[in-house]
Amino acid sequence: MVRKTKQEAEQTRQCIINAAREVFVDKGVSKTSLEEIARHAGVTRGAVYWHFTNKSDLLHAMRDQVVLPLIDRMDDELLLNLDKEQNPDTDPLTRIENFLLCSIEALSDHQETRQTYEIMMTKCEYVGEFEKVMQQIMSNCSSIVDKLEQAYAKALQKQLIKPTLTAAQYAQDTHLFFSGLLHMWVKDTDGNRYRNQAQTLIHTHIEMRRK
Amino acid sequence: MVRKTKQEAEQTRQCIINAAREVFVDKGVSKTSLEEIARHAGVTRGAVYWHFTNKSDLLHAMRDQVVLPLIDRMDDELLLNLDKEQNPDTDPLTRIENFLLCSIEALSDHQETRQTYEIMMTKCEYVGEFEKVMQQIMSNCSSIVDKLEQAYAKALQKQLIKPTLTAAQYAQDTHLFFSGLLHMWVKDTDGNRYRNQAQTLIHTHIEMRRK
DNA sequence: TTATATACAAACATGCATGTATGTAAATAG
DNA sequence: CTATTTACATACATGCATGTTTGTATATAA
Repeated sequence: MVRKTKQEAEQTRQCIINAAREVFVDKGVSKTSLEEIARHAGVTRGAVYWHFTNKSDLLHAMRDQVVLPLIDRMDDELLLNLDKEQNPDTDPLTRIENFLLCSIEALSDHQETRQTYEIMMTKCEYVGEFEKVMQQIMSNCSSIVDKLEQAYAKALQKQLIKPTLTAAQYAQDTHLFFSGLLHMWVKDTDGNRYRNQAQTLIHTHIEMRRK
Repeated sequence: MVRKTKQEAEQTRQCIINAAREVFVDKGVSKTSLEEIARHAGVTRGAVYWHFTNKSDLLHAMRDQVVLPLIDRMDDELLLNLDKEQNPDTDPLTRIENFLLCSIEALSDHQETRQTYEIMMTKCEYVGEFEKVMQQIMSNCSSIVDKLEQAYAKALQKQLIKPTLTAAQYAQDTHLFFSGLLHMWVKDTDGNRYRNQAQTLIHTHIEMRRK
């Protein structure tokens, strides 16, 4: 019918991704048809197949929109200015705490992020070609642990925490704590058990480490 | 053909569950047909539909076989004899550590348990009627936290840990740590990053708490 | 011993999701 | 200004998974 301009096309592409996210979140990935996504986006399957090769491709695009920017921000929050000793608020433990808080904040503030995480954690199956994504997740985890370790090394150096354990050990423990928190936060759709007290839990976790 | 005795019938039922587990684990729940499960079990879909109303019912049965016994054992390991002061090995922190170790051990030692966890955590979608399962999971988590809290209360009482935090706070943090560890352990199919050092991670987590 | 319920196998009916192929009007390149 | 590509909508072909129904031989109850 009406041939769209490039901008408009990009707009419908984004529209399809948004529609997919909302349908995925309440029907699950495997039980939603592309027809349903298209209808919810106000287009036909033709448009979906034009912009994406299949459902899996669409899912990847959805994930990338949320995960890729997050990885970029990670360095800034955790490591940037880490060695500028002159900065007064350079307390590495506080920096770690802020990193964790910001990540949770991203979930509460941005519906897009929250829904995507919910889909990735409870509404899709990591199988076949999609198993590669889990390798990526594991890889991201490694880099988070690395950065936490650097921050904890500073904390050790400043004698903020007990020297009987290594920075790597603190980092691993914090990462596992945070990983668990993320899963619980996402699953706690009522918000009663974890979402409301996430900040407190994070603060306690860090406080537990201080000498 | 050959009408089976009750025992034989129960045997084929179990056989179907086992077959389902193995097919689920490498194709995911939604992409495996009941036909495939039946074939893998050496029966036809007739048998499957005789023993289970549908795929979801089969999945529930699979889960119950692993989760229900685990919940039973939980009390024994964490709480039993908790108030028998005369028992020499009643160190509550060690008891908590053992509880965590035993849970991980169940995963490494029993393929059935391991596969079921893998399916539940990365190869199925919590959607529609199956969303109730997540409520159950959250509920189980609550009871784990409760029991951890009781153990930590004893630890506080015995002055094994810093009194600046409450038993509930220690319990929540340990639970989140363990929850994260479980997820990582299951996803770490190569075994390099988490499976091999799970014991160490647990020990460190507990050690971090000791005064 | 006979009647009935059991434990399946086999056949049937249906629908829905996927992928591809074709049509088309307008945007854009030259 | 024309040719070609773009951005879809529409139509078509196909298959596969599901649920149900029917058939049947045997275990079991009475």
